Amino acid sequence: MKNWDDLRIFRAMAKARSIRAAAADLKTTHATVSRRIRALEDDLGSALFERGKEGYVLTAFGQSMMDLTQSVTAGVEAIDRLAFGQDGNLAGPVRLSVLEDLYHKVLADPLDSFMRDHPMIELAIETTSNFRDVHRREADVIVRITSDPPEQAVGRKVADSPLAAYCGRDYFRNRPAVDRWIALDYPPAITPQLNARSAFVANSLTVVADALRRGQGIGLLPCFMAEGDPDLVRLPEVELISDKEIWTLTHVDILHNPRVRLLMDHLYRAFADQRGRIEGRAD
Amino acid sequence: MKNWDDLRIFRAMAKARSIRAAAADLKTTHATVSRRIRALEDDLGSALFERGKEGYVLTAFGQSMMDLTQSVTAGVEAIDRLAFGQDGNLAGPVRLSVLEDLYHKVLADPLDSFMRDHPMIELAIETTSNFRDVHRREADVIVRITSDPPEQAVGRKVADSPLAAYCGRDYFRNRPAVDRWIALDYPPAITPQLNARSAFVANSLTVVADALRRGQGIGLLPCFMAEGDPDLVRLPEVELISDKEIWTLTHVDILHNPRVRLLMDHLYRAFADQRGRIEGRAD
DNA sequence: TTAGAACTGTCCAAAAATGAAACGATGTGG
DNA sequence: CCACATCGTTTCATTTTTGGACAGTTCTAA
Repeated sequence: MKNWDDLRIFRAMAKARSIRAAAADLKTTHATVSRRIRALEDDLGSALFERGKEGYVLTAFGQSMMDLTQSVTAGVEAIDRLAFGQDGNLAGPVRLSVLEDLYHKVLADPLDSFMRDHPMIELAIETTSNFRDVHRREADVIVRITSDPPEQAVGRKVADSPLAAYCGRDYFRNRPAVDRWIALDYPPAITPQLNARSAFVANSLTVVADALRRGQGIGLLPCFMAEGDPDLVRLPEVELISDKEIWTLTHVDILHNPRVRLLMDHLYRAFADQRGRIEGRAD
Repeated sequence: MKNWDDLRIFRAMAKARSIRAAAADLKTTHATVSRRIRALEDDLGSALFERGKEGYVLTAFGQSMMDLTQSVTAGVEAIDRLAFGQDGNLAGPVRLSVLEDLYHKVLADPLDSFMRDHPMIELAIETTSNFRDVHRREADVIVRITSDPPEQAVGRKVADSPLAAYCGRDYFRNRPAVDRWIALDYPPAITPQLNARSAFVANSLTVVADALRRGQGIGLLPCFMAEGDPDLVRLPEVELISDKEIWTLTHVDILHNPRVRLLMDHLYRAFADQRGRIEGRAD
């Protein structure tokens, strides 16, 4: 193979299934991707993609190629982790992936102070609704809300994240005989035994919380979302519902990077400080 | 990692331990290698080599890197084999690796006719004294003289390669009471029971054969080297000595490439035709 | 049917990588 | 001690690659 770097382009292309999308992934232009793919096909002597009207689709050969690039990619990722873990510098980048809502409710202030304490660290916060994979080095540190214990990663469980039932303050004062139920479409969908009829469903914690604050009805939220919110009242007759756990994770290869270390420790403290509220125990 | 291709340069560099030697391997210039290595180190953030007076030596980090590049290299090699095996074209390249002496004595004529029969195949013959590894795709087809059965490769044993004792014609006519012994420094060093004293040692079959032809003494040679040579006489009192085997090998991934197929078949026929001579059985 | 969006391929100027040569440092043999 | 060879780095002109713009196509929705 003339140029190993073409495998990087090939993989992006096979995943994105379009030249433009792959180019965006690779932070380059579609012209370049088009040329590199063509060059790779010339080099290998066979077509990797079928140029149909459906866009680019892997040929059988391309599919086999894709399988074989797995070990290449795994190797490169291991190298990236090694290099990052080897980096003993305090100055430099570190990337954190965290759920948007958890960032706003729990981590915004601690991370603000983290950046003040360590101005030479370039913290990149990526808030997502999905979860990133620490193994692929898409992020260095991940705060994950999960029900499964983590597989490949290292780190700690920093809190439980139980659910409780909440409603707006005004709603609580004039509570109807039959409650309006704001359902959180959240796996697994949990419904406590209440005298209520469903009013609406949302898959976003923010949307549910907002509806509750507006007095739309009652609904479940993770405690970290609602505890301490002046506009929300917890229904005393509903017990805490055990749900997921919050883990702070990284990869063993980069655990000794001082920036990762510092960030992990800071996150541990931040969660320890707020654990009562997150777990719905203290006020 | 910004550019996966730098791993290719890194590996060549780590093996060659000198910028110029790596550049020769990579068929580029030392200036480029120097720059690419520096770029890779910048990208990874750590030094890969120690620039001592001894030349370039891997740092501990570089050593770890080298280990991790194994899976990358294995993947790329598998891809190369896949692409080559996939190639159904009759026109194109195929590379054969064969021991220099075996080429001259056994394969020169058959390969000449092979190229005449298939002018669209670009046959690259690489004669070496060492052995190439078919697994690494340094060659597509290998004719190997070995005592171990092959591990990863596929192919056939095409002949035994026993040793016999020879001398020059003139020497045979006026044979001294105590023979002069031309030793072949060939693992394992074999010495038959003869009334002889050692005259000289060479590690090259060609040199031993030449010495024998000049009447320097008697010595062992593989039959393929000596049988049919008008200037050499086989000593009738010395039995054939079983030694190594001759195998024609390729990799399973590229076995179905038509050029490989054709070449393999041609080699099988060539060895079948000359098997008697090679094994010292017929005249 | 047409307007518009999304896509790929191609052209050309700009940017980046490369090879050749010059340079300085180091080691070697006479 | 000097002449000479070897090696890695740097410089500069050249080649190659890239990014942006334009053109042509297909698909969708009005």
